[in-house]
Amino acid sequence: MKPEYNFKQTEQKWQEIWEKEKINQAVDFGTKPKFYGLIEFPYPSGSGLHVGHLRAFTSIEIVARKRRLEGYNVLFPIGFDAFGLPTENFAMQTGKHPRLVTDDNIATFTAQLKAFGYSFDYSRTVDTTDKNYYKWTQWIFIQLFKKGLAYKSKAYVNYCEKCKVILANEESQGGVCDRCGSEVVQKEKDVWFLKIRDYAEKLLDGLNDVDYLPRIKLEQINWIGKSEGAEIDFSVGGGAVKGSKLKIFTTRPDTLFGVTFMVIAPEHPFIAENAKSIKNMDEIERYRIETKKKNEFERIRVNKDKTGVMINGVCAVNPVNGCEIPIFIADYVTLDYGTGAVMAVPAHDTRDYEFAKKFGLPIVEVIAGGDIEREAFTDIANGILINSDFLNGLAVKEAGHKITEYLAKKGLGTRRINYNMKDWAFNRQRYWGEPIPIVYCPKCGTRHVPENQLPLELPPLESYRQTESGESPLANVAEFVNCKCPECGGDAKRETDTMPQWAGSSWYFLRYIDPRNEQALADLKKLSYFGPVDWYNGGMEHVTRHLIYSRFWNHFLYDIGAVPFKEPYVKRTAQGLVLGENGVKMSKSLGNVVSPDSLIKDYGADVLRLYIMFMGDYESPVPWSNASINGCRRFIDRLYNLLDITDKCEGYSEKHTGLINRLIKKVSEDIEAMKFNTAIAAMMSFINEIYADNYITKGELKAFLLLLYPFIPHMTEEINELLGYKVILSKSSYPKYDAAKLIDDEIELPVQINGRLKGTVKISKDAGLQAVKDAVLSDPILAAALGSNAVKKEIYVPKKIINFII
RNA sequence: GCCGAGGUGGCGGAAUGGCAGACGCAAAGGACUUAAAAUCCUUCGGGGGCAACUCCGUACCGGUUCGAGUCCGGUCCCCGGCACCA
Repeated sequence: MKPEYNFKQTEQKWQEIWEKEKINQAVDFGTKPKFYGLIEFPYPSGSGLHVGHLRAFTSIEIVARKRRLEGYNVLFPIGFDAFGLPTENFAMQTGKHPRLVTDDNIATFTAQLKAFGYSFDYSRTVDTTDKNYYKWTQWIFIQLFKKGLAYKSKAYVNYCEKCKVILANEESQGGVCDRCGSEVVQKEKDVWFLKIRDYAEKLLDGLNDVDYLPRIKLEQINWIGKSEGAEIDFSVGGGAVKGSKLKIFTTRPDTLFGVTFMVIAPEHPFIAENAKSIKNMDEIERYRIETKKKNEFERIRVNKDKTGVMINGVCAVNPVNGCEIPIFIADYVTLDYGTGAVMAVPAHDTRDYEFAKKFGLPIVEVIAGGDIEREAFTDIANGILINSDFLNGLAVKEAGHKITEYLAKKGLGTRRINYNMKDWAFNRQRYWGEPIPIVYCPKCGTRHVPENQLPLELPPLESYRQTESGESPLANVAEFVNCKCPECGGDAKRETDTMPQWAGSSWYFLRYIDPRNEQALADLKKLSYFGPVDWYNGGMEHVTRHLIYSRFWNHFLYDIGAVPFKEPYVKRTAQGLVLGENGVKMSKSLGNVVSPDSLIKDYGADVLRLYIMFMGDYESPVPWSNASINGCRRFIDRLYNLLDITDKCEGYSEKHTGLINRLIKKVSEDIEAMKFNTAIAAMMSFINEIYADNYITKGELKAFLLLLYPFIPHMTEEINELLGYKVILSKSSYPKYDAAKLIDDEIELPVQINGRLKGTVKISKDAGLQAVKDAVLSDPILAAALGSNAVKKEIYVPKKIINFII
């Protein structure tokens, strides 16, 4: 008789055994092949683990456990991305130091993760707020600074007045603050930028060498936004400063003969340079003020009416035909893309077309094939050049090459590539972040903190509020701000801003490989052994931020020789969102958040792990359903009860051989393809068939346990022990299937007549056509359906189907 | 507007061009029980028929094929990303 199953005791028992046996620990320079599986480390919030975390973590947890059984030296680490606003806000409200808040939250998270039986290597845990960790985050910043990839510049930034913090474009999408949801305004500020744009081409190229989900690659390509074209100089006529030029960027140099006006961004320096010649400065100034009032979001809103002001007193000259054209300022051209100036070709660009119509400007057709009375003709695949002098008769693409060559020869323009991606705004006016290791010396200028003085530690604070002017709380700490210049030793001041939350997460996967190294961010030999990450899973929401940033840093670290591989992640997948029971995104305000704490008390870790993987297609969003968990609980009960019908035979029974071989193949392949739901469904079917036969051999059960082990490790270990096996599953080998035994000798073949299903016949798996026909004719119903009609054609696909055409 | 992924029972979802709805949930009926829970058995896309059966059915219209949820052309609708990007 088997003992009653107490999930609470049993799960704890096995968690202790695994810890004692160190089954989760990766071995530096182990002799087995290595596998590095990674999940996005969590932000340790005060509310604890979320069911979304479970979905994100359990997939790689399953893969990691499977890989260990397959004989790999598995690195499956965990850590905490612990700098950030919520902790700082909590500290502000309660007066409790963020360090203590963070420690508490990490302790809570760790206990929860362990309760789920996740096989993380806890001996390698990293915490981005640990000074021994952020020392290296600062070190990386200094390397970027030394290479000229970190620079300070005045810029209009996205600023949240409520949070009093500069936001990156990624944190203010849609013109709304990522954190508090209030509207973002434009503010001129000193901003530290990282030149991620310099790495745009490497980031694009690198995508050819990695195995990311296609939609992930596409989002990154889209985000980087490469476009090829030309920069062309237009000389300026009228009263403009002599020799003054306007440089434009265009992807359509072929349309140069169709240019009828020019548009520059309202902030374009050309206006100040030519202020004396401009006759309607007042009007222009009014428009500029108007534009500045609008935030970025309003300004780029599509389908908005075109507005603008013509600049009186100056004009531009088309370099190929000498035509003088008017220059406008308009807010549909922005200073931060291309050159902040465009040549307008209304006949072949929808925006220019709208603008020309509104301002009554001429429209010159230079590509035949459209109806420019009605709309701009933008089809570049089928157009032929007209009204374009030496380009006439050419296709768009050829014309583009020819004109670019021509301009280059005459010194009027060059081939040029532009990227949509902006440089990364890298400072925040916050306390709970990595201090930027920079010193301002009145004599020597901007200098970095010497590397041997790292870490530059966060000083203790009395208040976490920003200064009245919105400066970082660190600006209030005289002992921190005032320092000596590392170069001349004179009085100097420190940078008081801190790094954004994305900093620490941009290299954490490297630190896991060598988490306690004091000489380097990680040892090169260890990096070569464990790196790069073989499989990284996380959320789609991080594809254009964290994933791009960390690839950028890794490429940079590779370039300076600190890391031995270019691309940090060999493979990247993403889980779908877990929605609330009502089918909408979980949020506190909607009250549809599901907390794992009470669930684990009611059902145990195994049931929840199983359900979270069974609930739907892994990559799609799926609503949570409390009721559906019952199905997984019943499955687990039925699994345990198999002990009652298990015989002593160590092999497979004849009847179950095909069944178990098929199951091994199915489950193993489904895990690799992240089709966890169908893997579990197949195991449920298996158990249903076993109960129908009312017996299972010990050997069959053992194989079944090994297949289930990555999903529900606790109960499977327990059953394995009850069966009398001395070796724990965690130290066993993954079962293999025999390809010759996948198909049973006798199969049911569907029979169609004129493409309609009429029934099935039982035949041998390699039956010939005649044998199948005999079987069909000996079945009275099928024979009757076939009747005396002449069979015109038979389509027989062995093992699949037979179709009679009559 | 551009790019991408989808649309299948009451619900979550399965189906290398080959038995649509696997697996699970919910629901209904039955067994066990003094009773309930748990468990087990049965039914479970729609219409018609006493029945054996039969017709319809994977957003919509059309096509290819012996055979289409799956492939092709068009339409509609949802979701995700990018967006006056020159």
